[in-house]
Amino acid sequence: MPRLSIEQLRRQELAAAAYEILQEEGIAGTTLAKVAERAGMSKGIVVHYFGGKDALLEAVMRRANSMLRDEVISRMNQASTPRGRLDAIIAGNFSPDFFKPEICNAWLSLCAEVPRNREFARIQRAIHARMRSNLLSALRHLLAPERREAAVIGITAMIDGLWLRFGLNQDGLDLAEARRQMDSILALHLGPRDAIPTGDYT
Amino acid sequence: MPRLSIEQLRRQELAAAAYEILQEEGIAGTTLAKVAERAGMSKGIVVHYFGGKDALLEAVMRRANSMLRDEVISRMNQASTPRGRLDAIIAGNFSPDFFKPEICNAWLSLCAEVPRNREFARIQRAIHARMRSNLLSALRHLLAPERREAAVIGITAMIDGLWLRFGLNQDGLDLAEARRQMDSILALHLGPRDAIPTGDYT
DNA sequence: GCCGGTATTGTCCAGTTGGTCTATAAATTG
DNA sequence: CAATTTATAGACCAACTGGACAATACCGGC
Repeated sequence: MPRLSIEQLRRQELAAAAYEILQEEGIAGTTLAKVAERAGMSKGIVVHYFGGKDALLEAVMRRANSMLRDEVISRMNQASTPRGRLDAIIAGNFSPDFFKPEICNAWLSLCAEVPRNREFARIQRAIHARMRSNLLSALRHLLAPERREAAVIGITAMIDGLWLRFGLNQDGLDLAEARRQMDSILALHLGPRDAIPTGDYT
Repeated sequence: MPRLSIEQLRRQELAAAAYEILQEEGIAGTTLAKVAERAGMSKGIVVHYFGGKDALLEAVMRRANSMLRDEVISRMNQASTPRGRLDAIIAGNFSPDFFKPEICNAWLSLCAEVPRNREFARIQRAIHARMRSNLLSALRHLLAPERREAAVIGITAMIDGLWLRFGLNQDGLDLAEARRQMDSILALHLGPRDAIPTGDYT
């Protein structure tokens, strides 16, 4: 299995390098040459393994997503209650490793291209679908059915908004304030944190 | 004043054309040639009046902002109560003329470049400062001082999040749902719409 | 130690872009 | 109406980009 192994290794190295450059230079600045140089390889190898810039950036998007996904999953696995799983989703999205201006901005750059890149749109849809499904599964036991949809939209929109603002990286928004805002939104939809669920919405 | 008049006219026409192209093609796709063609002029004229692509895009950003600002201001002027002014700010930001996928996405494109463009950052800061000041002035009579800051951040983050999601233009989010979400956020910070303000926070 | 294929490189190319420059048309002015 | 300035066009260029390609290094099997 040397072929597969080295191919996957190179792909990961290149995607990682591209992810770094993306955070520093944006999509337009993420050039094959820069990525290759950052990875310590030649430009030709990028084309050889990815076939083109588009596929490279898609790999970056998938990579960034999968890192965040793993963070969330690992936290969800440690949770035992529905509320714990809900908190795990939030905590994952505001982990200090991911809620960073450069990363938020990289996401912004990718999102901005979604309407003009079919594959980006597909990936973005998948990301959103997973977030939605995670939230719904946690909310199933916490909220009456007719309230879940609005809660999911509100929570995701607030996450997105805080990420966007943090990606601009210019005002006083910090991690602690973001978490407080998320607490508020959760309280809005679920009631105060210490409230006892009113029913068993299985 | 012929000199100034024609110069300002051309600038506006070119900025308008660039704004259109930006919505369709994103920042990288907004090329001097395309903008000139859309405006029915030659490429040289763009450089002549703006000096370069950067200044052109800055004009676009200012233009987009000023259109939205005028919408908000006009609505605020029709309001007589603090709550009315607050609602006017929200309504302006979710007016059907502005809360459109292409426009939301254009903003996304511009925001994504903020960390790498000092002038973009300046403009963005000004936009945010105005939003903040508008909200604070409306909230002054509705909320105790220590609660205003969190309310402003929450409201702006929710607006940004809904714009972001709408800019992706792929899921079921629509204008009505966005407005409902904003109502929820306002209720969270201010209490139910029909509640009587508890005090006079002048 | 040779050999077949894979991994990797560096070069080359054609297209595009932002921006400069020159020529000309229009308009303003004296 | 001449002269000077302004508006506009269009050709031109240098830089850069993504991608194609051929040449070469590497490596395991025989």
